[in-house]
Amino acid sequence: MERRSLTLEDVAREAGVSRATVSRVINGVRNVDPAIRDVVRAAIERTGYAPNRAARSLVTRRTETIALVISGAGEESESRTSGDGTNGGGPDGANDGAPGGADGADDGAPGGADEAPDGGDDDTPQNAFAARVFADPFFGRVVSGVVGFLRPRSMHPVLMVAETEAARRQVTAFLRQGSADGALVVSTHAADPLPAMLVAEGLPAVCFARPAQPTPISYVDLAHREGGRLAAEHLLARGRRGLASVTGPLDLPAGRERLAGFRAALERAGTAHVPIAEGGFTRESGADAMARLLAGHPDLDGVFVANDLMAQGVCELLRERGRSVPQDVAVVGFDDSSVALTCRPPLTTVRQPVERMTAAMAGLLLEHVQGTRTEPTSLLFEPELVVRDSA
Amino acid sequence: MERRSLTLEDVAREAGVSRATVSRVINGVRNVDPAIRDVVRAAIERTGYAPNRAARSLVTRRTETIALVISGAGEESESRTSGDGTNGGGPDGANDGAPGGADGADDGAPGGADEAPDGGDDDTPQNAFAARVFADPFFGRVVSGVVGFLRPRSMHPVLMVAETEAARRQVTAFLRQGSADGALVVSTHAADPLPAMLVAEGLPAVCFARPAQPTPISYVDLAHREGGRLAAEHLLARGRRGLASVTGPLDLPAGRERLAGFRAALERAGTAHVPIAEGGFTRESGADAMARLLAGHPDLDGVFVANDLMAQGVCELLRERGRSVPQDVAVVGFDDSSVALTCRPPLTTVRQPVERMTAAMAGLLLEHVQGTRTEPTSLLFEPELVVRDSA
DNA sequence: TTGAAAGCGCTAACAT
DNA sequence: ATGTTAGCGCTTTCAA
Repeated sequence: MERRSLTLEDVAREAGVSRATVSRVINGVRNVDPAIRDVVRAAIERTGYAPNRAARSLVTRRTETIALVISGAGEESESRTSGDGTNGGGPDGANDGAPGGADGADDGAPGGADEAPDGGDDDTPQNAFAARVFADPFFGRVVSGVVGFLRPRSMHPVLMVAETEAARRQVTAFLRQGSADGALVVSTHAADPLPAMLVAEGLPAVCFARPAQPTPISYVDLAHREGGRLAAEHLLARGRRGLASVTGPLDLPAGRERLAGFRAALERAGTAHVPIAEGGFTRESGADAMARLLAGHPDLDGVFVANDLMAQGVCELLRERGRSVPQDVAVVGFDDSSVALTCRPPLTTVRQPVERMTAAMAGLLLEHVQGTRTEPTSLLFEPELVVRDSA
Repeated sequence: MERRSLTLEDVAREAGVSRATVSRVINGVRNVDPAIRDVVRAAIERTGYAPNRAARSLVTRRTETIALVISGAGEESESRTSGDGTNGGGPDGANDGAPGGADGADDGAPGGADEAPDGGDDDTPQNAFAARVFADPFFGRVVSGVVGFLRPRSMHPVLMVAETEAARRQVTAFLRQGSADGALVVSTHAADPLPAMLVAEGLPAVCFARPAQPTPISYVDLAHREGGRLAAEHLLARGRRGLASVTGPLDLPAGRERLAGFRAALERAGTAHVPIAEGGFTRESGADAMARLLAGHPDLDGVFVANDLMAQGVCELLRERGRSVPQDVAVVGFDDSSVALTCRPPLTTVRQPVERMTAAMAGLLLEHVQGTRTEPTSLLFEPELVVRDSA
C-alpha cells in the first residue's frame, strides 16, 4: 500500500512532536507525558508506522534474531545419519524418484506469466546433508523448542546449515556482520569445529551436547548415563535377564555414555557381562546389529537399543526371525522420536526432552547476548522413561 | 577477538584508499584498478573485516533474508493435523511425558555456574501448533528445498509460525520493518488469511498451494488431479477392479482434486461408481475410514488413499482385519513422505516434489524482490508415481 | 519532560 | 579509476 516507507519523522510530524519523543514512546522509555504518549500512539496507529529494523539495529547493535545452525563436521557430508548421538538419526526422507520428472508449468493463475524460474541447485552434497538433517524427526523438535522460546520474545531464528569449512565461515561471517546476535549450534558430529571457531571469534553461542574437545562454551546436554540406567532397570523390572545392547557409534560420547549407564546398572544388579553390537544410529544398522547379537546369543530376552531408529530396525528383524516383541524379546529405545510411535509395537523408550533443551539453549544464549551471563554454562537434562508396548 | 568492530574506514586506512574504493571492492563493482583491488583485498584479509549488515541494509533496503512462514488459519490451532492437503499431516511427534520431569542441573562444565535460565514458555496453544507442524515430515522437505535454493545465493530463511491473528500481524510487521525481503508462505489451512494480508500490504510473497480465495499472489502447486489419475491407472494396471478411496478432507481443494482425478480416470476406464470414505489426513482417520469402506464393500481389492499418513493407518487396519497388502488389497498413498518408507509394507505412493516446489517458491520470491518479475505467477508441478510394495 | 543534533557504518551520486 | 559527500532511519547524549 504505502510507497516510500514512513519514518519516525513522519510520525513525529503527524503527532506534532519530535523524532526523539516518538522513539521514546516506541521503546517504552519512561519520562514521556502520558498525554503525549497517547497522541503519539494514535499517530503511529493512524499512519501504520513500522520502525526500520536496519536503522535501529545500526545503533543498538542488536538484531533480535539468532542463528540456528545445524552443523556437520568435515568437508564432506558423511554417511552416518546421526551425529553426536543426541539425536535420533533420520530416515532418508526423500527417496529420489526417477530424475527428469515433472516440471513447472502454468495452470492459468490470476494473471500468471509462466516462465519457470531457475529451480534451485539440487543434488549438491551440501543439499544432501541438509535434506538428511531436515528429514530427521529430531530436527522438528529442535526447531519447535527454539521457536517456542523465541517467539514470545519476538525474536526469530535464522536457519543455517554448516557442514563444510566454507559454510562454517559463512556462519561466523554472518554473526560478525551483526546479522544475528548469537548462534545455537546443533552438531551432527562429535568433531565439529564450529563451536571452537565461535569461541575463538568471541561470538555468543550455545551448543546442543558437550563439544567433543573441551571448549569454553555454554551447552545443554542430556544425562545419557542416566538414560541407560533407566532402560536397564525397566528391563530388569520386567523380569528380563538375558540382556544385550545395540549401541550407538562408540566414538561418540553419547553412544558410549548410554551404554556405560546401562552396563553400570546391570553390574549393580549382578550381571557382569553384557553382549553388545555397535550400530550407526540408522534403522538398517540396528537390524544388522541385532542379527549379530542373535547369532551369538539366541537366548536373549531383552535389548537396550541406543536410539529409536535402530530400535525400529531391531523390531523388524526380530519379527522376521519369528520372535515377538515384547513377549520373546523386550526392546527399549532411546530418544522418543516420532518413530517411537509409528513403530510396531510402539516403543518403550528413553525420552530426551529435546524441546525443553533447545528452549533452554535459547534462554542461555539470550543471557549471553544481553551480558546477563558471562561464564560458559552447562545445563544437564534428565531423561525420562516412556513406557509403551515394546518392553 | 576484536573489540570495537572494524569499519570500512579502518580497512580503507589500512589499504591507503578511500571508503568508497573498499566498498567497491567488496561489492565487486567494476572500475577498480586490479592492483588496488588486491591491496584492498589483502587489507580486508589482514584485518578480518566483516561489513556491517545493518548499515548496508539501511541504504540498500535489502536484508538478504526471507521469511519462511508456516501459517495456520484461525485464532486457535485446530485439531486437524494437515491443512491445505498438500502436505502429509503429521505424527503428533512429541507425546508429552509427565510434566514436572527432569530439569537443568550443572554437570561440572568448563567453568559453569548453574542457575537454570528460564526454560521457555511451553504448553501454549501456539507452541502446540508449532510442535505439530515441525514434527511433520513435510516440514523438513519444505525447509530442505528452501535452504537448498537460498544458501548458494547466501541468503537465509527466518522461520516464523503464524497461526493467530497476532502472529500474522507480527509477520507483516516483520516484513514492513524491512527485516526480511519477502515471505514464503506455507498454509496449513485453506482459509488462511495471511496471503491476502500480504498482498494488501504490497509485500513480496509466494505461497505453497493456491490460496482458497482467489488472490493476486504467486504460488506453486501440485497437479493433484494428475496424482489421482496416476494412482487409478496404477491400480487398474495391477488388475484391481474393486477400487475405493480414502479421501482427504473434502473442503480442501487438494482433497477434492485428488479424488476428482482418481474418479475421472476410473470413469474413463468404465467404472462409474467409486466408494469413498473421507478422512482427515491423520493415521487414525485413515484407519477409521478404511473400516467404514470395508464394512460397506468387503470385496474391494484396491484403495487410493489421499496421503501417506492415512495410508499407514489403512495398512494397519487391513492387517488387523486379516487382509494382506498388497495381495488382498492394494494400497496407493500420496505425498511420498517419510512414512511411506517406514510403513509396512513400504508404500506405493504419488510423490509430491516438495523440495523442488519450495525451491521454486524461493526462486519466484527472489524475482519478485528484485523486481525481475512483477505479475503474480503460478507454477504447477507434476506428481510422480513411486512404486514400492503396497500396490 | 522534550527537542536538537550527533552519529551508527554503509552505499551511491557526484566530482575529479 | 578514485575520492568526497550526502544521506539511509534510528537512538541517544546533551541542553533547554
